[in-house]
This record gives sequence, structure tokens and C-alpha cells, in this order.
Amino acid sequence: MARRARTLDELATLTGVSRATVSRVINGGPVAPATKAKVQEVLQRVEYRPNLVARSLASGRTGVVGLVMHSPALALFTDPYWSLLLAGITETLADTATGLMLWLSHLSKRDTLDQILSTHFVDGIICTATILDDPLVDGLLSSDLPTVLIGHRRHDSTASYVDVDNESASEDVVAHLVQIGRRRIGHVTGSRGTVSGEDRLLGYNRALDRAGVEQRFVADGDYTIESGYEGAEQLLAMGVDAIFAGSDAMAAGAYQKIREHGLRIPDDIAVAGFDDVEFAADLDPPLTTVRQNVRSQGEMSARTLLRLLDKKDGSPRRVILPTELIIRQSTVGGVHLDG
Amino acid sequence: MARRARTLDELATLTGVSRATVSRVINGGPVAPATKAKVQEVLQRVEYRPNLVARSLASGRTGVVGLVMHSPALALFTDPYWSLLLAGITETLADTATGLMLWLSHLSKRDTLDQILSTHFVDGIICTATILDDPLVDGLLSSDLPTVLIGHRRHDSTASYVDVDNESASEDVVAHLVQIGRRRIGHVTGSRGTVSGEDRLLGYNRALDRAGVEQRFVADGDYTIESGYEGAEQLLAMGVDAIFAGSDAMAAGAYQKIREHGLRIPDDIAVAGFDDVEFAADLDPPLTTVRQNVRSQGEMSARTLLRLLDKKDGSPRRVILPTELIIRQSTVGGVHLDG
DNA sequence: TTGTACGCGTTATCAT
DNA sequence: ATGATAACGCGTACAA
Repeated sequence: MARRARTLDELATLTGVSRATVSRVINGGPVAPATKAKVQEVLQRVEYRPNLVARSLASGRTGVVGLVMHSPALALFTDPYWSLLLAGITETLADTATGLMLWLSHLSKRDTLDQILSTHFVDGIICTATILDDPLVDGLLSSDLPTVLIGHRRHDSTASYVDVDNESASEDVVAHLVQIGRRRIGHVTGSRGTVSGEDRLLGYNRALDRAGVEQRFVADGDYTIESGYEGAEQLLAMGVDAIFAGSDAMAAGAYQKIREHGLRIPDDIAVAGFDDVEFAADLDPPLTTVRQNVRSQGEMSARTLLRLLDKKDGSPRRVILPTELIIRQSTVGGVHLDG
Repeated sequence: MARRARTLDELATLTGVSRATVSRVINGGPVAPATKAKVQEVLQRVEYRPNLVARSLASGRTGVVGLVMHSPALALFTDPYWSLLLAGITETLADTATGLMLWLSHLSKRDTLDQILSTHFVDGIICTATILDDPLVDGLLSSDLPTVLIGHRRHDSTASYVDVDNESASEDVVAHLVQIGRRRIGHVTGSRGTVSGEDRLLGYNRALDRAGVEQRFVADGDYTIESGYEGAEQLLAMGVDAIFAGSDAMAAGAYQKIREHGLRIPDDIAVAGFDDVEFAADLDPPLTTVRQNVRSQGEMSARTLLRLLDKKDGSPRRVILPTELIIRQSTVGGVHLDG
């Protein structure tokens, strides 16, 4: 076994050419075929591994991107949303041998921002943006670090993001409830102040506006099963005949409350959710909901950032991923839609 | 607002001292109180952020550690084991402002190893080691990169690891089954070839050895609910009066099969699991199992690596975390233990 | 106490 | 096509 060469200089003396030439062989510069072959032969033998830190210092690029997932720590490790996102991102990055640095929500936003901006370890950042006004997001956008947001459509002309159209999707759900004859439609909101929560509420209102329905029944939730349970309580007291929950988890909570009241789904109360998580189809009755492909949101965010880094035009890129209304028995009972 | 200074040199000219002195102020070298104050005053104003890449190249350390989680991608984002581990690790690292680079299982082990070893971006590695013979683990251990293994007790004198004593814990479970009068005790193993699977099987055998019980009933599983269901089928055919499943998920599968056979738990068949996942206490009847604190395994692995990096003595550190036998109704029925 | 100067391992810009 | 050589930004002996 040949001793492993650690630096370009060692390789240079080993091959008898200059360090610059070895570098060219590795990075694909103009080299004579003969010397190229000679150097490559040595390269095979000595298991040379370029020092990426040195390379970064010289080239200004690291081949590593950062991922910021700032959310209540508990949700981060409970809600499949985050792991699906991570799955999509890491998978895409692996294709291009791009490394990933992770910032979770253990630090304050201020500290996280500081760390990211001083760490010149990353070429760009993917940042989940769940709340409306986020100093971390603002800080990233006003820095010169290429950034892609997930879940937040910014009106800033400089921002790149990947998102789903929560508002339109919610509008579709509520329009569906109207179409099946419901008029007293309640909404358990997602967490107020979050982008998705507010947008879904907007969609609810817009659908009713368009349908000419005036009465609104709104209870604030926070995406948890419990808040769905409690929100349903409030809405039932108002005499609703349908509940659009801002998440499937809250819909599950509503199911429980509705059942406790001795009411039937959908005969007495139609129920719809949002997310199409795994258990949505297993509920009794199966839940009408909105499918959003979280994993592909992760993929797209990574792809978007890579493109941003690749071409040097800093023009922002915006991606709105499609959603799909999944109609199940919680709104249409046993009725055959196409019958 | 003052323009932000980007380098030590800029700070030097800004303050009128040399770059070295500025560096000393930042890193705590010997500096005269007067100049120190002067420099710090400027430091406040200009939002200087040290370039960690350059610092790394000069100092040889990066302040970043790597985490390798190589497992079937599906399990990675389904099984709470991984997210709990990640939670413990990231939380601990955040305390010391240590960064985290993540390698998931999207690349082959060979490629992953190559990436890690050439990336001089990390000072050390935390690596989950689930299977017995893992080229990735071997590669890391034979490199000069400080490495902490999770879930794998290596006999190599150089290896550091954090693990639970699967063998003893399993022995305790089976001893408990013996103690409540069972003699035909079956075991649905975890995935063969994995450290935990093999160790838990060893514990099963050791307990029966000690109890003088000769008959063994073993069905191979793979930690999934389905394999527990099928393993129970085999064991029931052998006429067991107790089933020790290598995981709670498999125990849940066994419950289902036992119920299909019209048998009662624990009256006809006592059942025990391993992990004490969330749903274990909610099963009917609640499941006797082994609690292992996965989150603290994550914490300890991070702490161990940090210590390894801190003190320069390369002496390996081994941590075996305690487990706890949680006795519930799936083995003892309604009997009061202390009654 | 402070400043000078070298080194870390690359990439990139010059000449040659 | 190739080889010096200057950055890249910082730490740190060493000298002053």
C-alpha cells in the first residue's frame, strides 16, 4: 500500500509536476494527455482527499448548504411534516454530492442567525418559514447569502421560495362544502400568525364570499388534536352543519367531539381537513382533505437553491406546488360521486 | 450605521492596531486593558463575523461535528427512534455552539465514507451503528477522525460508543416471564444481523439458561408490526405460553395474532416488548416492556464526542445507558404487584 | 504588551 | 501546457 498523500504538494513531488498541474488534473483544467495520465495514476494509488476547507477558502464556495428548521422542538420531532421535508431535501442534495448543515430550533432566532452568517461554511440556505413576521427570515433575506424559503410567499422582490397555495386550496375545500349543500360552515383555524393558518382562513372567507354566504363561524386552533376538539365544541354551539379544520389532526379532534355530541358524520356535520396525513384515510369515516406533497416541497426547495447557486443570476425563483382535493366520506357519505 | 467590517485586516486599520492584536482580543490572548477596550468598542459597531472557514484552515478545527444516520430511508422518517436521537444530539450541540453536518442514507456507504473523510469540515463524527459488520463504521474507526458510535459495543480498543445493554435488559424481561410462572417462552427476534437484534436474542437465551429452562422457541422478525404478527403465528403453533417480542411494534403485531386465535393476554399468552414507545402504554392490555431513553442516548453521544475533542487524550470512552423494565398488564394481568 | 511574518491547502492569475 | 506566485482570512510562534 502506498502511503496516503494528504496535500497537493505531496502529490506534486510524487509525480514530478507542479502543484498547479495536479490541481488542474483534479479540477479539469488544460493538461497534456501524457502528464494527465501520469498524475491520475498516482491519484488512484494514494487515496488523495482534497481538503474542502482549504478549497473553500480559496474558491469561496463550500459545496454545503444549510437547512434551518425553526419550530417548536416538540412539533419538530412529532409532526411528519418536518421529516418528510428533510427526506426530500437530503435526497436531492445527495444527488449532487452537496453537504447539509442543520440548524434546529435549540437556539434563539437571533443566535441562529448569527451562527449562520458567521459560518462561511454554507453556500446557501433553505429556511422553513412558518410564521408571518420572522426576524430570522428577514435577517437571511437581507444578508447576501442565497436563501430559499419554504412555506412563505414573500412579496419582497428578492425572495425565492417554495410553497403551496394554501388559500386556493382552502377555497376549494369550502366551495366543495357549499356545493354539497352546506351553508353554516365553520372553520377551526390553524395557528394564528402562521402563514398557513392565515392563508387557509383567507381561503375560507373567499370561498364564502364567492358563494354569497354571509355567516362565518370561526374558532381559533393551533394544529393540535386538542385544539380541534375544543374548536369543534365552539362551532357546534353555533349550530354549524360543516366544519373545515385547518389540519387533519384538528379534524380528528373534531371527530371526537362530534361523536360525543351523538352527531353523525357527514349526515349531521360534514368534516374536512388539510394535509392528507397518513391516518386521514383510516379515520371513520375517511376524511375529505387537501393533499400536499411535503416531500416534493423538500425536493423542490433543494433544487431551487442549487439552481440559484449554479447560475450566477440572482434572480429570485418562486415555486408554487399544486395541491389536490381528496373527497372522501366525511363530506359525501356513501353517495357515489359519478353515479 | 457603520459599514460592516468583514476581515481582521479591516478591523486592524479601523482600530489602529495590528491584526494580531485584534485576533487576541477576540480569542482571549494577552492584551492591554486600554487597547482591549478600544478594539471591543469597534467590534460592537461593525458587526464583525469571523470567517470560520479561514479559522479552520489556520487552527485545524472547525467547530462542526458530523452525524451519520445510515438506515433504510423509510425507517429513518417513520421510526421515532431516529428523531429522538437527533433531538438529543442537536440540543446538546447547541449548548456549545457546535455545528452539525448530516449524512443520511442516500449515498452508498462507500460514497458516504469518502465524502466524510475528504470533507475536512468536521472535527468528529457521531455514527449510528445498527448492523454488526459495517464497512462505514470500520472505515471511520480506522481513520483518524474522532468517532463515537451509537448502538454498537465494539471490542476494538480504540472505539468510543454509547449504547444500552440490550442483552441484560432482555435477560430481565425473560427472567420476569419465568418468575410469573411461564416456561414455554417464545421470542420474536429483531432483525438478524443487527446489534440490537442479536443482543436481545442472547439475553433471551441467557435468561433461560440461568433459569434452567431448556426449551427455546424462536421466530425471526425484523422489527415491523407485520413480522410480529407472523412471528406470533409460528410461536403459537409451537404452543408457547409467553412471547417476548424484540420490539414494541412486533409486540403489537403479536397482540393482533393472539386475538385472532381467540386467546387472552396475559391469561393464555403473556406478552412483553422492548423500547417503551409511546403507544405501549395505550395498548390493550398495556404492554410490559423495556424503557430505553433514546433522547438521552443522543445527548450522551454528543457529550462524549465533545469531550473527546476537548481533551486531547484520545482514550476511548464507553457509555452504557441504563434501561428500565416496565411491568404492565400484558404479563401480570390485574394482579397488584405490591398487594 | 504588541507587531511581524509565516503557515494552513487550495484556487486562480500571471508569466513562461 | 506548465510552473511560479499571489490571494483567501485567520492563528500563532517569534521577535521586538
